[in-house]
Amino acid sequence: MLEFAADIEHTDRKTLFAEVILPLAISKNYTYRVPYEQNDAVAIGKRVVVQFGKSKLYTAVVKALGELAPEKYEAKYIIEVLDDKPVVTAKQLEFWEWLADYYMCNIGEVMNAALPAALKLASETKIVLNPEQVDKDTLHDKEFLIVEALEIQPELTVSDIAKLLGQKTVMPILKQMFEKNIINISEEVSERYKPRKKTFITLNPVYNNSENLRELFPILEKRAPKQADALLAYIKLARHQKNITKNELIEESGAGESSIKSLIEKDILFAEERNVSRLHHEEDGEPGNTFDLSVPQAEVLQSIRTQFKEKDVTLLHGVTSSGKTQIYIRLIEEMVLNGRQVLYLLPEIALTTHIIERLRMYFGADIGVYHSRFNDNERVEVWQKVLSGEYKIVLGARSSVFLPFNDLGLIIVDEEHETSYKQYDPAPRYNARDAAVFLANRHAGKVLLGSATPSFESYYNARTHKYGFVELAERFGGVELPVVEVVSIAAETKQKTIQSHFTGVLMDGIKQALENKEQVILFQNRRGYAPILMCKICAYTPKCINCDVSLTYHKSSGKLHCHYCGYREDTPNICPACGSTHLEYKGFGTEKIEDELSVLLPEARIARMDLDTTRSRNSLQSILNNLEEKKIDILVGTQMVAKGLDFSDVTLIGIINADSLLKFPDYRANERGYQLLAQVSGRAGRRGKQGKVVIQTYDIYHRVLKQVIENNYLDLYLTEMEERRNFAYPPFYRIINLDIKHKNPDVLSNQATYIAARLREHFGERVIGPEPPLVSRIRNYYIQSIMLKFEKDGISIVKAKSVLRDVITQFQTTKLSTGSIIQPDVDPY
DNA sequence: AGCACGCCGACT
DNA sequence: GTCGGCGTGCTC
Repeated sequence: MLEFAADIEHTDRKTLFAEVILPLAISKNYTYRVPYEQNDAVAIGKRVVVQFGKSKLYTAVVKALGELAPEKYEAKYIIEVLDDKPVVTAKQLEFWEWLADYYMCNIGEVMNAALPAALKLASETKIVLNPEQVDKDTLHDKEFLIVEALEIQPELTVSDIAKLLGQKTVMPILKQMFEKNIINISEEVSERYKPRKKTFITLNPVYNNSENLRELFPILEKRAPKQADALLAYIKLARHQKNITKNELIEESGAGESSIKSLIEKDILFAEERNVSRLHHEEDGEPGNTFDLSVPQAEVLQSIRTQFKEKDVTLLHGVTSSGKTQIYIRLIEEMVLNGRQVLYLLPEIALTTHIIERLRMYFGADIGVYHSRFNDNERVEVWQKVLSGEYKIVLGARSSVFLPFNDLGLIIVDEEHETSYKQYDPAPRYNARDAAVFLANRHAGKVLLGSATPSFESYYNARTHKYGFVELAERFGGVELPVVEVVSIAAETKQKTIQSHFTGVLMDGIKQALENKEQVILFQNRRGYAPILMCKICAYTPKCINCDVSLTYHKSSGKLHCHYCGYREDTPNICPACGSTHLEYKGFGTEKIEDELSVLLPEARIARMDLDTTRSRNSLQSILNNLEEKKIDILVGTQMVAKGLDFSDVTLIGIINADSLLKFPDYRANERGYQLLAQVSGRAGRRGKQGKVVIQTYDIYHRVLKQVIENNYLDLYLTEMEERRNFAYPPFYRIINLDIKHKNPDVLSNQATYIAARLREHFGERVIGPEPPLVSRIRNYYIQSIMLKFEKDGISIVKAKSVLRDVITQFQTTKLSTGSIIQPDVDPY
């Protein structure tokens, strides 16, 4: 009735309808009606609270506004407009749409990945006890349990109750209890972002007159000496700093909170609560530190500028330690002077305090940092500062492509080949590098891709002149490239010069380095102690109950770990299959290398760097600090040592077994193997001391090893390209991967075959799979892959995607489809 | 993603 | 008989 009345009163006013994006994996957008009084408040890009479904409330983003009422249904009202100003820009909405289309997911999923969680409040169903006392005797067992739990903890969620009762469907019970007035069910939304507040203290301006102050002191000293102390402390602090917080004052004066409170009550001091930033800010930092580029660097910089005149994307191929960062800094400087924004993308692991400090030295507080170790509130603050234009420069990982830039002049993608730019599991399965190319284009900005070992896609694009190309072949400051030596494990085993996993050559190198007080890095591409535990009698090996992969023994925990899902179990003493006690560890990981090395070299200070030792927030940083401060002689690590060290001063690098690096089960094995070897090797050497790399292998004549020794990336590229052309792989071919998931392997197999058959109707031989050996089990789901290949000049990827979309839609409405999830994944083109 | 509804097998 | 699991469809 009220609504009706409102209608009549405002007939002269427009009725607005808003199309909104909901943060859910649903394929449509929904339209809500704007209450009249909010007509001026709604705008595209603002967040609104809407009810979706029976009771849930969600934060949605307004995508479009219109006056046309939907014909087929009655639109619900928008409950609330959350923002004064849009938090999402028009350019971002365009970007979201492109991502959803390109990576074949829903725009809601993109929104989910893009917005920091604190901006996406959703209601939670809270179960609370009805205040009226209930007669417990009338309750069923389950109802009794719930009531008891609520007496201890007044608020429970639906999933809490499901856990409590040990059953999956609890809604019917809760509904019944609600009808019997035992409980209340409420939907609560709360803003999750809370500004951080601090109390600042200022002196009543009356006392800025020193005479007044002088009069005040004797009175205070006599009656309240503590307060006099506090006041003195304030005056002392005020000499050096503008803003004084209450806590600082308490600390400085040694007076308690009560004395300060009294001073405030006497109007001698004023207290004021202000919002403060959680983000790092240097108090009056000294930006603008200068440096000079070397001649080759300056030439490269000039050449990048020239390329940018014609090309939107330029690839910088620069060997490790060639000083790419300094070139980036110059380019960033120029862009900021033009008043435009810059995004500097780095793989997560490379975002250490070292690189952040280095950039802050040049750019002061204008630089924002955005990565996954930030909590939600910190992310929202970065988001807002990018939106307001306060941050001209953002240094961030993959997800920072989602920040609300206004005018992005340049995106730098450092270590462009890194696979961590690609998000795999939840949709959108995007590659930040490729997304950056689109994003920059929309802002009429440029992209600089930088790498010592570019991905073949980018290299191909550069060689075919789609991208600009600049090379920097010299290391900065006259540092020589390291000497690489390949050592045969087989030969040394025969000669018995090998000790556990260390060849004589490597061992001599290590001892020499220790004698010279130099540091060593040993690289082993596997964490844990041993990847396989096997019964010598019956060959039984413990496997993960979820994933069907062999469990890795970890000595530090004494347990068997699954490296896919994190499942752990106790290490058996006797074989669970045959009861024998002859269990054997097969293979070796970083833990074992560290262990054996400490026996062979008891006096050396050995540390380990892998996922297990860097899990907590600061442990990576502390390992890096110890390395820099020379508290570590030998660092044993996984890929991380190749990627996380930006400044090391190490003279010897040992690769324990190169074979495992060159035998990835996919067509990019050689590319990845080379990249990793080159990256690890690149850490060796410093000014005035040539580094050395020892590669241990069974396969000393492997083509890639030769290419690594000769530092000949072009040769690797050309030979690999030839193979890819023959086997129809990218970049000559485009690929869409389709993963099908199901709990039941037989159903999965049927469905995969069915889908492949449907796809073959359209694409014939271009459809590969489902490949039976590819059935893998992760987190209780079986997965099977189907690959779609397209000749570069054959069917366009747009057509391919539209057909795929059809097949998927059809498949999802077919009876066959029970429970399966389809994940299309588009190769980077 | 939730949530409701309906069907079907495994128990009091 | 009914409880709870699972599949299916819908949400502006």
